[in-house]
Amino acid sequence: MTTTGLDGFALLDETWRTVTPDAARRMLIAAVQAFAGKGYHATTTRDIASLAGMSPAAVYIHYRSKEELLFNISLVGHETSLALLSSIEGEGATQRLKNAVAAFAGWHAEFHTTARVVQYELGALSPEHHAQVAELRRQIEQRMRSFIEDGVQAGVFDVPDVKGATLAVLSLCIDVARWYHPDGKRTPDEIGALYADLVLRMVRPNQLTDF
Amino acid sequence: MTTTGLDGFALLDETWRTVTPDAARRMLIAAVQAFAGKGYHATTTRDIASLAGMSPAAVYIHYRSKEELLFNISLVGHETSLALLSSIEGEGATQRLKNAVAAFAGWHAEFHTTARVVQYELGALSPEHHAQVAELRRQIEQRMRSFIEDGVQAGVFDVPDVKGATLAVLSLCIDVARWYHPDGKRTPDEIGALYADLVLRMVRPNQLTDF
DNA sequence: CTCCATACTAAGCGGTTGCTTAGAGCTAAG
DNA sequence: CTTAGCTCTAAGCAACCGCTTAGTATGGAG
Repeated sequence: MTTTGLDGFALLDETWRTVTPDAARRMLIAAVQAFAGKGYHATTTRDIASLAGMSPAAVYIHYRSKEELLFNISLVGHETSLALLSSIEGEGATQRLKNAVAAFAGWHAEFHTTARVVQYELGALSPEHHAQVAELRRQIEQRMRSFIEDGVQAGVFDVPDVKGATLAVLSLCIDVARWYHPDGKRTPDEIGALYADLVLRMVRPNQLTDF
Repeated sequence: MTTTGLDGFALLDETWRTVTPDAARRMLIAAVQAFAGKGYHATTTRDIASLAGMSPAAVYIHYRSKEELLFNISLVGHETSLALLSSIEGEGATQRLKNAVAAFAGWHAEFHTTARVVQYELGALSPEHHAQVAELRRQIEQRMRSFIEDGVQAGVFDVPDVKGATLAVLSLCIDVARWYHPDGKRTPDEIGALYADLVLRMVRPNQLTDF
């Protein structure tokens, strides 16, 4: 079969539009779909090529190996979600944390296909590529922690264990990629709003003790 | 190499001690370790056999296929965590939810090897086996939801979206299996306590509105 | 002792894997 | 028209996959 499997390409194109030439981008998008659906190891280079509507050998015109395809996806995915957290604005620590959680959780729902590869195929990267991605993950963790720390500093959050809370908030958002399904009852925006509310409840002070 | 890879067998044996004969259990434990470390598809039957200190053909004395090995792990793993949630006791809804989250999150840390296979290799099961496991997952979701519903009914929790909160709590606990590492700073018990505290904060009423 | 069931291994089968090679088709500069 | 360069394909290679087969070692029953 030589289907191009174009369903859902519109959304994926948004993330990968900077990749050229055209055939290299189609190959990347096909790889994202295949890796997300069956996992990296269960996906063959023939799967990717036929999803992109090309012959098996065409993969190697644009990419050195199957792993390099994965690395490209992982790198761009991590850079995108780091950029997302870096662009958060809002009046006050509460509003900023709310926006950050809504955006980060929402991204993992809306781009769950990419997010699944980003979050669950790290182990398939080569040691060098893995190290490069790990540095980006450290920066993402730092961004999220600073949103919480700001609120603690300002006295509007009550968080006994900031590192632990950061871990939990990131974990909560990331796991959206595992369970989210586009046919489910909740839209990505609704999930973002639900999670932002739950996180704000986690960090709010117990108001009786304010006396 | 014919190493038996016995490190960590003590803990795993606790989960799999009912499996007989001895060789079948060693094979299962080897499969858990291999699947958790590299993923189901990246693991070969030769990997499993050599981890168990046997020849490749020995796998098929005790199991029909590689997938049957995975199904056994997945089934016992799900039954174990369902039994865990079914055995929760405590005075009042708050104490019970606290104990449930601590136990469920703690289990995903302590038995992260098994939990990783249970939570991340569902897609490799055959349709029939997947359906069987999905029913257990529905029961697990129901148990956790009832802990939250009890508190809402009793008026000690304030939860606008019970299904959404249940989803988030389960998701939070399950994701522990992804990031937990035994060399990390937190013990499974500490993670259980941290998560129980965070979840209770999520469901506690805003006490100013109690007037 | 013989007999038989069980547990295991050595060898290997057919099929699939990631990747390579040789060359065809197309475009555009000279 | 010629030529060079890029993109892509048909065919296939060596290695490896899940699983099978044929046969050996062991131990208990009669």
